[in-house]
Amino acid sequence: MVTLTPKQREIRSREQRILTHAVPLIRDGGLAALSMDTIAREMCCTRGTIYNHFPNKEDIALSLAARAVQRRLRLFEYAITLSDQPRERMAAIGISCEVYADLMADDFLIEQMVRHDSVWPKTSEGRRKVLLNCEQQCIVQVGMSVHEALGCGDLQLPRGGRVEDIVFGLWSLVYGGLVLEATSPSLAEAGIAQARVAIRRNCNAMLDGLAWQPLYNASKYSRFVRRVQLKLEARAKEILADATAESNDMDAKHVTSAIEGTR
Amino acid sequence: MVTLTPKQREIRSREQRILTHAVPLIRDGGLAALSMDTIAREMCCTRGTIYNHFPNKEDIALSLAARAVQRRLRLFEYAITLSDQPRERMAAIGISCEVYADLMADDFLIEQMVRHDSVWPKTSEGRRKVLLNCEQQCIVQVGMSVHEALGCGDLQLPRGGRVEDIVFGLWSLVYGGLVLEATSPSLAEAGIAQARVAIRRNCNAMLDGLAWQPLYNASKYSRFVRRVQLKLEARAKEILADATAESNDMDAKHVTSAIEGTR
DNA sequence: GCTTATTTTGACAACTCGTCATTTTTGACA
DNA sequence: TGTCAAAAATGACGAGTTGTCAAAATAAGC
Repeated sequence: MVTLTPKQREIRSREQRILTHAVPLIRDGGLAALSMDTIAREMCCTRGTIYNHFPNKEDIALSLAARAVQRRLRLFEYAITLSDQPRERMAAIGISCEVYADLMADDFLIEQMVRHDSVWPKTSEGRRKVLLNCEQQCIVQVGMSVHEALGCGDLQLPRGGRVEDIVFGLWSLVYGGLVLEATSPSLAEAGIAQARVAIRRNCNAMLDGLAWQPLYNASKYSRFVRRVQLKLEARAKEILADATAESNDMDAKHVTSAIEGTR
Repeated sequence: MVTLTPKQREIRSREQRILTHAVPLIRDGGLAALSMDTIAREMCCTRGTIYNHFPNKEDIALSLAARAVQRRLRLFEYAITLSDQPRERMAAIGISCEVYADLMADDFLIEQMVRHDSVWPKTSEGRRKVLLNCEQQCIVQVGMSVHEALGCGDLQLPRGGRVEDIVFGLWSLVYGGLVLEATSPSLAEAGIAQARVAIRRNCNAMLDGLAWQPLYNASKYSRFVRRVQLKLEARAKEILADATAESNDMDAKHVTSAIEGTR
């Protein structure tokens, strides 16, 4: 690889530093509170410098979202290694979503934000692609497990049923559930104290409804959950630590390199 | 009721007019594009006047969200009258959500926006309560149908299962599905062309998984959907027309009266 | 018609964004 | 080590926003 001049290294690391400084602003204050001015002040440079890296704040948010989805993907990739049985793999992916929402709460939040609010149209083509690609791969991970279940006979599609629809169903159930848990003040009042337990139970009900073998077995399932949860949490911390290193280090391979071409 | 002076009538109707002008701004531009300045200009008054009605733009958004949930509730209330059979009622509510997302798309969007973005803390206590109350009632509608199914033996709770969890499951599935459909560019690429069909199928799979009688029957179900869909769409148009009248009329009972106390 | 209460106004300070000519810094080369 | 072109950082700019508040305009009560 080409050696970088000190200046180039500084610039690369700054891109990461900008993102780092952006996170808390977004977390407690939303996109409205993400101000170029504030970031510049905190980083002891001027707004102009930041505009050398990102054309607007929406693009900063999108960059964060891309990083978030990349982390989520890494978690998914690990999750499917935790069992050979398709149905257990699905469960592992579900748990990894919970872990994601807990240990990477900022990422989860930012992923949601980027979709709404008309951020999308203001962002740069290239970064958008990075995000979409990653998201696509996440979906593929889930799809593969469904296909495997079909392959080994654990699952048979109903007449007119499609693999994609099952993926979509689990996705809706878990994503919807987690979003509601995170943003709906009515939940507790509606009597849903343990959203996580409910989400898992409902996923299982849906898969049982499709007659995906082996059917839900409470004790076996909860044993599995306990087992993978710890592993996934450990993995999540690894991924986060990795990213932290990245941000202080010269070569931020994942994000930066993918984006490089878009400027 | 007390007779209102012309001035008072003007003020009341203005509150509605502000909301009316706010909708298109939010729709295409998000909360960031909702500017007091713009509304004032469009309504030929000054910003100060608008601040007499709403303390900030977040509160305008919240007001819109409250109106949205009220409309949704009215749709729900109508939906449950469309069948005597609990499971069909659930289906009717599901379809009403689809109709809501289609014919009241702005409302659907605004409901989502209000949750994120840290709008919440900036809004006024009173208006928040209106919204939460309505939302609670929506949940109650669904819960009642589940209870009825339990009552007539169509459904039996699994060990440790709770009514609320079932409500939450359907809620997640439909809400999550509709949000993903509306905001996820990856959906089509993931092979989910007909999100609506998938959502319905998945709800049915979940209810079948809970052994909620009568189990899913494709032809009977699709006949029912066709039947209620038209009725719900008609009802939605009624509700919208009602609201339009409100906005031009002196007595905006629903929203205004509920909010009156909060100033 | 006069007076008091209410409502509207518009200028204010403070903030934001994105641009771009100008200044500063960098690093390659002599 | 000194020179100099190329690259990067700066900061002032215009145009936008928000929320406030004393002063002006208007409505209501009598």
